[in-house]
Amino acid sequence: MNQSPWPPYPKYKDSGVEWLGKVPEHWEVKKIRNISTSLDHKRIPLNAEQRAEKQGNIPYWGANSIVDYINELIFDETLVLLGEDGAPFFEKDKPVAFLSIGPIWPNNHIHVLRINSTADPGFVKYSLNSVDYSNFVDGSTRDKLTQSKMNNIQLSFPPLSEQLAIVSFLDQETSRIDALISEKERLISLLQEYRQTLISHTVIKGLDPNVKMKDSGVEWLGEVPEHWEILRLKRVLESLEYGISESLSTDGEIPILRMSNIYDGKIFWDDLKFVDSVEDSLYLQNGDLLFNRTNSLDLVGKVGLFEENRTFKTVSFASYLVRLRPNNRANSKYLDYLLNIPSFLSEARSNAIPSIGQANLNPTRYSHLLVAVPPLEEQQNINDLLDQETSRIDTLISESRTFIDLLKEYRSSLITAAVTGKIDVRGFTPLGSEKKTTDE
DNA sequence: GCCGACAGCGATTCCTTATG
DNA sequence: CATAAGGAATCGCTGTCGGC
Repeated sequence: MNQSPWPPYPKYKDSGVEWLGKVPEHWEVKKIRNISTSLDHKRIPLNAEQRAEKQGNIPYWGANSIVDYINELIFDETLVLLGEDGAPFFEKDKPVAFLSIGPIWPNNHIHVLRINSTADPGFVKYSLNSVDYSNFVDGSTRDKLTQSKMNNIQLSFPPLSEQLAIVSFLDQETSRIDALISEKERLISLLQEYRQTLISHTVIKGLDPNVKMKDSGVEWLGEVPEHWEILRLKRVLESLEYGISESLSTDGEIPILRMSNIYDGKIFWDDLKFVDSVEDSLYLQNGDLLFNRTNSLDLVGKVGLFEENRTFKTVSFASYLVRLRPNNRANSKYLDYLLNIPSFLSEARSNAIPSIGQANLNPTRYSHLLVAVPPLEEQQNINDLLDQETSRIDTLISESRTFIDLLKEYRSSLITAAVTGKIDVRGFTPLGSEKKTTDE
């Protein structure tokens, strides 16, 4: 918070408002009602059908974002928009207030404020994104900032010229931070793409780039190393079993893995449900794979690898999952990598029977799909490489995520510090301007 | 203007039917 | 008759509506 290179103001007074704390001596605390006019009564909600008839390029605003574009406007002036219900009031890094300078059509879920001449709309926007809304938002099922509560929100204001200086400082700094954030996000998506490509490529082409290849005769596979076997999945499976089909409860002896516990090839042990007994043959053992036979089409077919777990000695699985137990021709982890690559999944999904909103992938048909299987030792080598590389990539991804979180934190604390006068940015020089701005 | 209610829909769980 | 398979029922979330 106070690692910023910006100094504090010379003198402070108590604002009397908790989230503002002390403010510079010459700043004034004012309520929203005293610096703005509400234009809420002019808002008109349009449902999807009405909007479909009015498609255009004028932003149609909902609670926290532009929801659609239509060909009519209600306002065409500089306004501050502030979420009314459904806005992320308690997520520090997400904005709830926006500056609007062109034509817009807002619906009834975002307040519309015309700021009067004593305040700068940009400054109000930044301030409103720093407010602690816990004393203003109510509603039991959904957060809601009523108009009267909004009008009582207090913000602190320096003289107009100083507001403008703060806004130009924040505009520049936040856009710098945002650029860094999107750079990091782009890096993450590149890493994810690379991770996926690496896995797909390795389980289809192997590790040796000079190995002799052959045509697999299978469309989604293409060419594979000559010494790999092309065979039906079931040839490398010892068994294929449905899970248990009974009601689950929130407590009991034996956790029952469900489709939501499978993600990204792994088992996640959260939100568990239980039963009290399961016949022995349906216990999971180390190296079993679980496959999701029914779900929406873009999730059906996902596979997760079960690995022994210290917390639970016996674990079983629900009927919409099918246990694939590899035989001695295949390594479980290798199959987990293979069965989750996009090209295999889409091949599997094309075999699913779609019904309304869900797809059923028949396990027998699934197990008849053709795969390419390297010798066991090579499977192990592939696993080793993929384990090592994916964990390296995952570390990079999580470091980037942490960095993004830090940037977001910094961004919001910088805004709060500037609009509450904790830092004095009057000496700030905008990029591309030679002279120092001299306000006040 | 405010707030509770609910439609719509994807995701998840449960149950019935077909089949061998 | 048991189990595999498919589909019905329910859950839970989000955005929207409309009555007070």
